This record gives sequence, C-alpha cells and structure tokens, in this order.
Amino acid sequence: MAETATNRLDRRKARTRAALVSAAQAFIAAGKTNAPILEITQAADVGMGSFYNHFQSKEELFQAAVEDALDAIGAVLDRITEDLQDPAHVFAQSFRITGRLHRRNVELSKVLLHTGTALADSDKGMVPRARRDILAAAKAGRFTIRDADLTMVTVLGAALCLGQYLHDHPNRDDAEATDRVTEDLLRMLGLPAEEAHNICRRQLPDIDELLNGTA
Amino acid sequence: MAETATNRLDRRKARTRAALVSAAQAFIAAGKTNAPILEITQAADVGMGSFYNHFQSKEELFQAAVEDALDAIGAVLDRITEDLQDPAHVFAQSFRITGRLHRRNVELSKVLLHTGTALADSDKGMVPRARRDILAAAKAGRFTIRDADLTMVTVLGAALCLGQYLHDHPNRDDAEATDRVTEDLLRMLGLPAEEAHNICRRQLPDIDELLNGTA
DNA sequence: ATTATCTATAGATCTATAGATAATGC
DNA sequence: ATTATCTATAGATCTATAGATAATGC
Repeated sequence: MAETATNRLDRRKARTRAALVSAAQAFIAAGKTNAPILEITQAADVGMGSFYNHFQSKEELFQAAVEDALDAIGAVLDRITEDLQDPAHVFAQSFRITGRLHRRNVELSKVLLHTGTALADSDKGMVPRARRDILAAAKAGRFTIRDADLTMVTVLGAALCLGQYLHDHPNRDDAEATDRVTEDLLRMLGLPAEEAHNICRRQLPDIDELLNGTA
Repeated sequence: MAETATNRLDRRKARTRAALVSAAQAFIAAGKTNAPILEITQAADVGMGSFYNHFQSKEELFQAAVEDALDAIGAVLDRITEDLQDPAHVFAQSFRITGRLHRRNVELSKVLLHTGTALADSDKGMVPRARRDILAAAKAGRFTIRDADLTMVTVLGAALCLGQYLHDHPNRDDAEATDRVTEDLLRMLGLPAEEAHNICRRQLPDIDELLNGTA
C-alpha cells in the first residue's frame, strides 16, 4: 500500500514490517490478540528483536494491521465503483461487494469484525466511502435522509452484523442474504421499493481476483 | 439474579462470586480485559485464591460477567414492557429504552458493546426479545418482513453502533438520536411512516431507577 | 560506515496452587 | 467436620534490550 521505497535497505525494512502486519492480521482473525510477541514474530519469520524496530508494542502492531486491512478494502471498493456515476448505485454496489467479501477473504473480514463499532470513527475503509456516497445521493435527490450520522449508524451496524451472521451460518447463501439486507437499507434510505429491488439485481463486477488476495 | 441460596455458606459464596463478576464488568467496560487476575480480585476485595473456587480462567469470568449484564438488561426490558399488548409497540419501546441506557448505565452499556456482534448468538438479553417481538408483530400483520434473521442483523447492528455513537458524541441528544434510529427501523419493518413517527413519540415509563443500578 | 536484523537472556509479570485460617453446618 | 476463604510463592511466561551479525550505502 505504501509507496515503493527508494533503496534496497528501505525495501527490506518495508518487507519486514509487512510480514509482521500480515502475521498480526492472521492472529487477529484467529482471535488470538493475546499471543506473545515472540509467537507473532515467529509466524512472520522475523527475529524477535526486529519487532521493536517497527512497533513499540503489540497494540501498535495490531492497530497498523487494522489500518492495512481498511486500506485493502478501501482499494477494492474504489476499483469496483470507478465506472459508476449514480451515487446510490455506488453505495449499493459497495455494500453488496462488502457482504460477499466475508466468505471470500475470511481473514480480511475477521479483522474488520474484530474492530467492530470502533470502525465508525475511522477515516479509512468502507465507512468514509459509504458516508460520502450517502451524502452525494441525498444531494442528488436519490436518497432521502434526515441525519447522515444516524443513517451511518444503521448502515455500519448492518454491515458488521451481516458479516458475523454469514460466518455463523455457513449454509446460508451469502449473495442472497447480502442483497436482501442491501435492499432493506436502500428502502430505509428513501429509495422506492421497486428501485431498491432492481438496483440489487444488477450485475456485479468479477470480484474473485480482487477479494481473494491475502489481506 | 440467581435464586437466593438456602444457607449462609451458599450466600457467602454467591456474594464472592457476585463481587468478582461485578469487578469483571468494570474491567470490561474500561477495556482492560488483559488485567491480571490479582488486580481483578483486589478490585473485588477478594483473595486471589478465591478466584479459582469460582472460575477456571479469566475468560470464564468475563463470560459470566457478560451473561450477568445480559440478564440485567433483559430484566429491564421485561419490566418496561409488561403492560403492553401491541408487539410493535413492545419492540419500539424496548429499542428506545436500550438507546437511553448507554448514557445512564455506562458500565452495562460498555459490556454490551464489548460483546459486539457476538450478541447475535446469545439466548439472553435484548436479542431474543427483539426477535420474539418482531415475529409476533409480523404474525399480527403489524410488521412486514421477509426474513427474520436478516431483519435482526440490521436491528442489532443499529443498536450496537448507536451505543458506540452516543459514547463518541457526548453532546448529541441521546433520546432524539435513539428515537430517530427507532423510527428508521420501524419503517424498514414495514410500518407506515406516520405510524412509525407516532409510536416513537409515545410517553416512556420512568426509567431512572431501573437503569442507574450497578450492572 | 551505517542500518537492520538476529540470538540470547535478565528481569518483570502472571498464573495456579499449596497450605493456613476463618466461617458455617450439624 | 466441612467448606470457603485467605496469604504467600514456585514456576511458567512474557517483554524489552544488549550485544553480535549480516546487509547495504557511499
């Protein structure tokens, strides 16, 4: 995600850092945020002492791991909506893709779920994009909302609990479930029922290559 | 919450356990779930060794602390809706009271928020009640829902993120914000806009005595 | 010459229990 | 006599760093 470093030393440093961040994401996804630093550095195949070259504490590493995950999903959402004009469509497509991400990139999904409601505060990832799209759609007369903050409360809440639900109910069709939640939200945002339904049936871009990468 | 024990020994045991659970809730609310057991027992004014008479591990204690918090809010919701007939009204009143709880019993609120999306799985507290009320209201023709599971996804998500939002924005009027979210959800549940609005303006029971107690 | 990495470990911290003490039951 | 509690601590675990080694810059 960060710019490519200028010289070999910086690239080596970046590689070590990335290995630690990636290992940390795996530990977060596994719910093992109490794992000893040594265990994390071993998983990253990095010497224990190197850890402190990059992070002052485990908390700092985990925070970096969450930010990296948010950048990853942010990049996906930007790519899959770059050709769309209608902000209502951008919002719907982003939500539908986010729902499909949980099963296809479990690690990334679980890092997001681990962060939970604290995501509301983040200036990275899906939340600022959803807010931007909702405001734009309201301004364009597509959505009718009274309070953007409270709208985001419900939208983010639904996104998080949907992810949890899809993990807890592995037999449920994730695309169908996601599209139904999206449709409910679109109606809540003031779109006529029929249009809400139609917008959730539109063809989605091919996402396999985008969502499968290691977070 | 548990039945009163029969003899003094059992009561003493229950008191020690309750002190540990209550201390654990304070640590959860403070985000200090890594605190050493010794620190928790000191806060509970209980000897270190007693801990292991009641719990095998910190995780077990924290789990008991969450269940106790769920029982506490469940009891509140039962009391404030016992006189209501209309399940749509029961649902709305419960959601409105839950929203008002975050500021009035911060500790209980933060224990719920700490549990996060995992609440969806619990058979205690607000989730099973909301599901019961939504199903009853749908059966009575008050709500129109397509899928109870997915409806719960959005309702629980909104409840959780609303709590987080109210803590993060202390200047925002909590009653007003909560009622707006409730109204949005009621419309999503199929209630006509006007009725959704009216149901959120009904007088609420006096809750100060109910919500202020230590979780 | 400089910088990042590695290995090895001192010292801090925490868990889990042993054994002593206090409270209650019968 | 039984049960719950307490204090004190052995041993396990973890953090953070010192000092050595390897890689790169100039």
